[in-house]
Amino acid sequence: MRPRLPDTKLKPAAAPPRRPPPPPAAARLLSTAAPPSDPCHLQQQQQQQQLDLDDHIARGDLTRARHLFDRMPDPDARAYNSLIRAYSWRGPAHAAGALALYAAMLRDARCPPNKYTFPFVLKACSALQDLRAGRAIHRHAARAGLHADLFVCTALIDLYMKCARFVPAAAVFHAMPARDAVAWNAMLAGYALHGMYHHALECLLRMQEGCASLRPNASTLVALLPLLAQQSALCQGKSVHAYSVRASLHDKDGVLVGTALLDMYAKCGELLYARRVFEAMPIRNDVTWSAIIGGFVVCGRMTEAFGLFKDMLAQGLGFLSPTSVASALRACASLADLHIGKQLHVLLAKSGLHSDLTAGNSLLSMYAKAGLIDEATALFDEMAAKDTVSYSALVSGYVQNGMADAAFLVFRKMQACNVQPDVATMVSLIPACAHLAALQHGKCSHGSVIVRGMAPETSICNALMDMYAKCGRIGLSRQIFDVMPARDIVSWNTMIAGYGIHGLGKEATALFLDMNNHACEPDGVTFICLISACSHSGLVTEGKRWFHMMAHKYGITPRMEHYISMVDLLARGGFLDEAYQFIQSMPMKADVRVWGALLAACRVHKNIDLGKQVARMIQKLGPEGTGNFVLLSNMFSAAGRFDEAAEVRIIQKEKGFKKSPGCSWIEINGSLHAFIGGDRSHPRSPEIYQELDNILVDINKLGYQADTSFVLQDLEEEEKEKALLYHSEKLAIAFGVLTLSEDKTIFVTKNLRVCGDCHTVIKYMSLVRRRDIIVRDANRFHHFKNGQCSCGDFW
DNA sequence: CTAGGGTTAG
Repeated sequence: MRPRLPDTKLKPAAAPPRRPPPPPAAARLLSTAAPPSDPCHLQQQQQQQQLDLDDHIARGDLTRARHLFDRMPDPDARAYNSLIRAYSWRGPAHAAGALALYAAMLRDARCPPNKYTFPFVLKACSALQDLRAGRAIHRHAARAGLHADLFVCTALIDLYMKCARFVPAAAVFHAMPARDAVAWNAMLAGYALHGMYHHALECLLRMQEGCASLRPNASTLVALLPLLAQQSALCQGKSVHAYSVRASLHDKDGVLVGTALLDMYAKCGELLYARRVFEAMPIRNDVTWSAIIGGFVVCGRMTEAFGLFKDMLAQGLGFLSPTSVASALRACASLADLHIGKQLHVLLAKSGLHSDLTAGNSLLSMYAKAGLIDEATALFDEMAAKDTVSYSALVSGYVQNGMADAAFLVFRKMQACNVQPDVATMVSLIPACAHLAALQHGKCSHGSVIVRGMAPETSICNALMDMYAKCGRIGLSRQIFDVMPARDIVSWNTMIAGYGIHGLGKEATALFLDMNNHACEPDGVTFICLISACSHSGLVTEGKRWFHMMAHKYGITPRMEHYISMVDLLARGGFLDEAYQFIQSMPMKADVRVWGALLAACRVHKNIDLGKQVARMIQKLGPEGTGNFVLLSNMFSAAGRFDEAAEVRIIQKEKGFKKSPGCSWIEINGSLHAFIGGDRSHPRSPEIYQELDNILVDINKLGYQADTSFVLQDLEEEEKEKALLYHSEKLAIAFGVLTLSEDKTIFVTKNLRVCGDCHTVIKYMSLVRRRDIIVRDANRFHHFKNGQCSCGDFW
């Protein structure tokens, strides 16, 4: 019986033309003078062809090699093996060719595969992660009496390991009559590939035990070091370094070991050592440069990373690779340095690397993070090849730029194009649901994540917790938090922040204390979440206490963001002067955002005098961003200085800052209904406005009076009341009152902060219409019930 | 040996 042909995932290449291969007459005439029937001559010719074949392969010219091979009248096993070997080393694209050639070899009864064939076809299977083909080849090898061959077994271990079949790999390994360092390395590298630190370490120790003790070689270290880097196992990394020096391993494979070492140091945060290893390397390649540049970027040392990138370019373009550009682009993205980013774009185009997928994805992400979402979209459309990463980058780009609805469209397009979403895609998409407070979409995404088996992933759980919290289901957030298999610092921070926006300061504090019991160290973000949770609950004294604890007990130096939270805490709590004093005492110059927090509170507490002072500060610093223009203009309006208010708005317009219109939306049966102030585009507008008018009549009876200080424009008093009455949040709530049955909570989301008048009106609405109303604004949750709001006066 | 997309804060 003929052996079964191995399966290949890719379409096998056509088998080379076999006997009788009528050699083209012209070719024969050119290549030979003697008659072809001379056996001696044939042998010579074959030898020459084999030499030529090896020569092409040595020069890496596989096309020529294949061409020559196809013309060989009578290829022997050696010729097959040479080409199979060459294919098997060239990555997945050529691995399919190797398997096809092997299949042809099986059909060619005159030269059966031998012990030089099997290891290389197995290597090709490993590149393709084709277990079925691998098992078939294993059977062929066993039939050829090679089941215990060192090379066959090692290749088989490599294949099983790559496919995460640890038990069969170990079985082959233990059945081997003898094991050399390469076999041990295959086991160790397999464990390292899957991040199995303890298994890999045990391999390392065991190989050095017993009478057949083997010393780790350069390959061992090169497999081991990335694992140590991932674990931030600096001490072990250092001993590996020492060992490599003692064993003179740095001489033979200086580039590989050196690069792995410097990468390990960089990932452990030891840039000084990384740099020293780098400087000491006599030979560097493109990977070395990528590793050192990437190391500085990962540690946040962007300027030095750019410096290294320039050093690299100073040596010519020989070391330039998509990888190093990707790291540099990441630095641009995090610094929002569009200038350098564009230069890198040009550099990529000039060096012909712009069609590289990695480089394209980095560019796309850089533009999206810089806020140039149109550029990013254009780039995406132009990309010849797109993968999961490209789609995910665009999804998160839209979310980051506040276009959550567009993110869903990209996601749908991705599915239509049969590109499979992975963990990162879903982690990008779920915040879109959170942003829209689209609970139905969120639940759908949750379901999809469960179906795809991603539900236990920490980052997925974190995103889901945040989504449920922002959709008003803090209980569901806590459920996920309680059952998730592993929690990281983001999980704790997300949960604390979730309690914060719900005004549950006590719960946030309790969770923070619990964190210490779980041996989880709080970070800078934890305290921002905690202090803002206190701020939303009016726990001013506690917030102040945490701020001091942060520096003195936890050794975290306050950043600008912490000062913003503190000013918000003090000012929102009514301690405006103390907040002002606090800003004065800051060790650094206060940011516009710090003053903005104070200004917002001045507005809430209607402290015009201080507000004017703060407004002057903000004007001096330059308002930077729409929010402060709006606050500034509001301040002047509230003080009755409408000319100045108008002036601010004109400057805002001139500078190109668009105020995003106040927009509120409500999800009914999975569809979102959005409203802007005075909006009459909704089909049920007449009913909605009628309902609002009715409500106004009812609440006026209860003593409500419009607080027209929240109207920005210079209007007649009655007009002002109208402008207030039709604020977007009121429209959305009225629509909710009309469409939802009385037992349902009305959940409305607003992109800006709820104004003071709306806050009062909604309290009354909850009373006269006997409804539970939740409004999520840009800041927090407001739960209105029986004429009260959960936030009391702290909104 | 390196590298692209992702979750928390105001």
